[in-house]
Amino acid sequence: MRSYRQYCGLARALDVVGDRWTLLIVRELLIRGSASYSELQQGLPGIATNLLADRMRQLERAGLVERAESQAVFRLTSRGQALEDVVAALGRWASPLMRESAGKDVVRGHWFVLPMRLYLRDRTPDAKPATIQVELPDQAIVLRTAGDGGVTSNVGRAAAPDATLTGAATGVMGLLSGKLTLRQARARGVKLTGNAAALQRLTIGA
Amino acid sequence: MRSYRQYCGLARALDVVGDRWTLLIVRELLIRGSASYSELQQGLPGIATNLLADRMRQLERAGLVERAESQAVFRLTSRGQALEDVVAALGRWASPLMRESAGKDVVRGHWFVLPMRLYLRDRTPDAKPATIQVELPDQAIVLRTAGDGGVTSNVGRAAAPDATLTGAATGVMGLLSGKLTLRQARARGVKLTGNAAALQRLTIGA
DNA sequence: CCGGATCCGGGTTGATACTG
DNA sequence: CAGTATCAACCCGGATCCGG
Repeated sequence: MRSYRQYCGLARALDVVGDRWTLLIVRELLIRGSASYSELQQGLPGIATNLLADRMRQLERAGLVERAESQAVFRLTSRGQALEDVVAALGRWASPLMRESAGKDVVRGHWFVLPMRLYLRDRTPDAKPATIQVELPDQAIVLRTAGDGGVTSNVGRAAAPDATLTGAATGVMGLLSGKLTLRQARARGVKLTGNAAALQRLTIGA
Repeated sequence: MRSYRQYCGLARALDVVGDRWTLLIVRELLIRGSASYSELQQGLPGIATNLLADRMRQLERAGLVERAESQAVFRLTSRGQALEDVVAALGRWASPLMRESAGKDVVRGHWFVLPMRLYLRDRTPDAKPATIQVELPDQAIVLRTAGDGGVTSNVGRAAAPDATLTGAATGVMGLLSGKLTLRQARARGVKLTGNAAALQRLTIGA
């Protein structure tokens, strides 16, 4: 993108991350930690391959992204990770927009990792840490109580989760957010195995 | 802009505010409260007139901007004002980028209103409220202690300020942020009249 | 002068085909 | 798998024009 050429923080930030697709690429790396070119493409339905290549070059030059040891794998630098606050602010602002259902929009299970990170809280941080495995149709996610009242959220599978939640994203998210009871969630095809108490520790926070 | 068509909060937020110029228009309205078409043009050097008209229509349709009684004046709706958190997050992230000086970038005094709002704190919130008039070369700004430890910042002039600070943006900002002493700021052309104690209440906060 | 609308050249994006 | 090459369509910036 052309620079705005304004001595203003917002304008300079947008000079770096204001291009189409750029913040969505950052989202993918925030979710996954690191990702290969084709993993990025998978998580960014609709992006043209030349644009992805372009953007990765720009992000690398800007110092937000670097290549991991395995060269063909990208990851955020600390400067890039600092964008999590920006992505979180946009995500919070967007939450009213998510009440309108997916409609024809593409859905990818791993996109729910960031909202979970942002909104889930642990009611009993002093209790023994708990791990919950979430199995969405196309993605496995691990939730872990962090000990400080927060909950970490990442793609992947845990060795011995305290509980496992299986189902479609809307049902699982409804249950986790407290908008659905376990009974209602089950009616929407959500299955819970393991220790239900681990689930009840979780709540929606600021 | 074309929609990303992704059921993801970030993507839906960017569908609304991800267009070029859109967030800078929001910045202008956050700073000024309300503004006419030509005031917006003045605060957005480089924007093409057709783009500004386009963007204002989009923002109005999206419910972020409305016209004031005087029809020809725009202002943010509450939904639009809620973007202040997003703009603040981007501004914080950009602060390392502002260490590189303006160079050939355009500077407008009123752009400093938002950083002041974001960073300035009142050391003695229980003392009697204080008002400081800032006179930048092209813009007058009023700082007022808010009573809760914060400081409000707006364009305009106060009736009877406790102190007045006159000079170039860099010098004034350096003094307010504590990076320059009064002595150093004076050497850079900053002039202080009135009660210097009002100034010493201010400090840089989180 | 204000608040735009219109037109045009150039740059960016998106879709697809292709390559080491 | 990880991109490059190509090309049409679209968007942006700048200039000009116009009605109140």
